Amino acid sequence: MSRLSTYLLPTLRDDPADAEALSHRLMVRAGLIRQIGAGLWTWLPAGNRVVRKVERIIREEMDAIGGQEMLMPVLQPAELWRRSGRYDIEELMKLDDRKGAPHVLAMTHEEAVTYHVAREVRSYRELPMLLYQLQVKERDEPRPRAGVLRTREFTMKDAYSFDRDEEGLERSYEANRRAYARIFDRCGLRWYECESDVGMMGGSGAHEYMAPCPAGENEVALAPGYAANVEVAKAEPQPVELPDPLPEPKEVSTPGLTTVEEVSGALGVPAGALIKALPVIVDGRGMVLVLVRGDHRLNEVKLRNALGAGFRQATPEEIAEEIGPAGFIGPVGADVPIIKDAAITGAGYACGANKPDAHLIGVEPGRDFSFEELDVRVVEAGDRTPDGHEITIEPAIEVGNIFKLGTRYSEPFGATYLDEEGVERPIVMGCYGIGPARIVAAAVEQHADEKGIVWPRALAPWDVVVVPLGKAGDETHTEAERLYEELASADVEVLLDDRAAGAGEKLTDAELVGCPLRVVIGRRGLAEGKLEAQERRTGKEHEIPLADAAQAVREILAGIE
RNA sequence: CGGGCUAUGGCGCAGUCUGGUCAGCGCGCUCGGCUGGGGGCCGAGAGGCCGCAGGUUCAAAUCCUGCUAGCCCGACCA
Repeated sequence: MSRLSTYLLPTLRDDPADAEALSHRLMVRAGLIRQIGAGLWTWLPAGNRVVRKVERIIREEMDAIGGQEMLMPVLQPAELWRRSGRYDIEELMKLDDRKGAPHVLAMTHEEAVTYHVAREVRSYRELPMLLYQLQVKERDEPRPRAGVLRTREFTMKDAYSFDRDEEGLERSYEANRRAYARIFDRCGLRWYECESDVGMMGGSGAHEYMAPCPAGENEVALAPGYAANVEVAKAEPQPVELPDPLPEPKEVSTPGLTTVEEVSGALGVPAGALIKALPVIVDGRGMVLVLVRGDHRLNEVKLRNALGAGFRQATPEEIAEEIGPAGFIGPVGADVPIIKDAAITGAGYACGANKPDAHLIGVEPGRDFSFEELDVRVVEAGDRTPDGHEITIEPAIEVGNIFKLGTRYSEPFGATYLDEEGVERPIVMGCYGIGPARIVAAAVEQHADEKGIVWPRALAPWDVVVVPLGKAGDETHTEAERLYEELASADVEVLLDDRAAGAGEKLTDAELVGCPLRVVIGRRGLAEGKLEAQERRTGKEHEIPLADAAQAVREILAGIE
């Protein structure tokens, strides 16, 4: 029963002072969520209804591809995480029980699920298998932010596939991709499946599901037929006009000019005609000089993946010792390995001369220095895909990800099976995550207008809000009560605003909360035997007969997505 | 973890620089009445160890020290 007079739906007239992101502001104002600590949020009843709708869609689609729902504990013995080598992750919440035994609060459930499968599954006949759960995850985030977008505790749908071999994994992976497409479509999101970084965990492939919206923390490079996280995006660079080449590099005086802007300005060349030299210290390998075009930025994820090792920026002291004065570093004459970004092509570049207050012009890679060529730059808006489409870059929320784990967990946990020949083999795994809270936030961001939330029908806390405008006990309330009962008994999800509040307050709240259809019952309409229904998204108004109101409402709803 | 900001009734804020007539405003809430199609009006109320702990002072929301919590930017994000 959803009667607003006694329902915990605390709407706010003003934005909360500490909220910036649109979804954060609206979800708090519409009474969906409240904060209890940094990155710790309570779903109030209306918000909980929305989350449950998302979860239901997820369950239906996971079940449809053969997923088996289970539930694993959040509190786990540290031993499991020691075995996988993940115990030392900083974000992992650690605690001891009363006996002093170390435990963790799980941030995902690879360890737990693999532990079980290792003990219970023995034969190729039992595979493939897809297990999933909707369970809380705990992460000691360094910086929770934007309401429900990045929290320390959140529910995740995490699924794990178990296959005999890579081919099987491929099939499982594809099945999950199809399920994800249906899930995000049904939730009414605008979304992209992106190539993503496989991260330090290795693995043979990964996709992220990105919902573009202003509050997004990730950046996605988009073009017709192309979508990739900028962390891994590749593209054709925009051309740059290089000065005429010289037969050999020539030193020019650039006193005190250390930035790309200063040097390109002084030389009268575009920033892209400079070579930016970035000295880094690679784990176990010492200093390497990385070169990118002056108008480009180094992509640290790409570089790390290309190196197969971590790295850090060199300190000015290290740079001075190995190459020259920071601010005037260049590849010519530098006695360290050089990695040149693939966007540096042609000749006539300017770069640091490795001595104070001097740069070189007319530099030509290959002729003037040797290098290893890699793609290590950040793709920029305006770059093009290989088939010539211009790339745009949009912020996006990561609402899901899928990942080919391989045997990363099955090996340490001894999750093996016997194949047809009786040979013991490691099970090949994949994992598949979705954050329902992020779906909700993304839906709010993507569909809101200046009046408030505009829910996609599939996520709306209620389909209809019935709003009597008169005072309690008058005919607008009796008619509203009657319609409410009729709709409820016809399984329409309906909210009745039976509060003793003014018309303005009720109408404003209805818009803020954003149910797809609002039915207003006022004396004016009742006099003519009519009610007014208005669609939230389009603002389209319907006059409906009082006599047949419930049926009319259901017909209008049928046309709303 | 670096940088910035904030903490005063349920919410949004003023007051802090310049210590004392400083416990204030708007909204909300309670009671009574009016109004009843866009947060309306009148009247009467309730509600606060001014984030916490020390210190300075005759006197601290206000000055000093320490701490805690939250927000934003960055780093990080298996």
